[in-house]
Amino acid sequence: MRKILTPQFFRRPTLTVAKDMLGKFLVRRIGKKEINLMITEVEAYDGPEDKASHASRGKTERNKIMFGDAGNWYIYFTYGMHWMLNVVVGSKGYPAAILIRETDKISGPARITKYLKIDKKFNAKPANKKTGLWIEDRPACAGRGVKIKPSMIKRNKRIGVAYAGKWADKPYRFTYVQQKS
DNA sequence: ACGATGATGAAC
DNA sequence: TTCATCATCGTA
Repeated sequence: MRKILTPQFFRRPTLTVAKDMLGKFLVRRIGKKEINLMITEVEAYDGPEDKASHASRGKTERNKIMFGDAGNWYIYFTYGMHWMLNVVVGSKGYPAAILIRETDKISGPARITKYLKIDKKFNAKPANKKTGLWIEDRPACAGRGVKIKPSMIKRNKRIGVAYAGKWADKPYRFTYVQQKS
């Protein structure tokens, strides 16, 4: 029982979507092969005022996808060598996105895109089966699926945004922490 | 602690 | 057209 997340999942308040993405599965199909990674850490980039967000200086050629429909991929190149994977969230016209920063098998946003062979060809494409890259919800009984409780979610400052003034201190990084038994 | 490495956006 | 910057990572 697997449910592919649709635009309406992403068309909600940024921080709500960020929290709800923990425990969901990022799925990449390459040929006949399917790679599944459970999302364990994300960062929210929320609105035109967020100085850590690409959208803080208005709409540009690169960030225009953030201003568009929820449920599309926003993929950009940074540090001369890395691709970052984000999904656009919130209402149309309101620039917001969630960066997928860590999964159960692969840690680090650039490592994830390298592992899944993701680059600019996915930018502005919808997250669905047709594009070969999407996000699924799964029940706790199916394989690695888990039920995320609020006590399992840690909130911290975002990484690599120290330049962003007071926005650098916002607890917009959400991490799923496994409970010790 | 630092260099790799190139697109992006803002200034000129 | 130039230039500083950058939502990172591997090696030291």
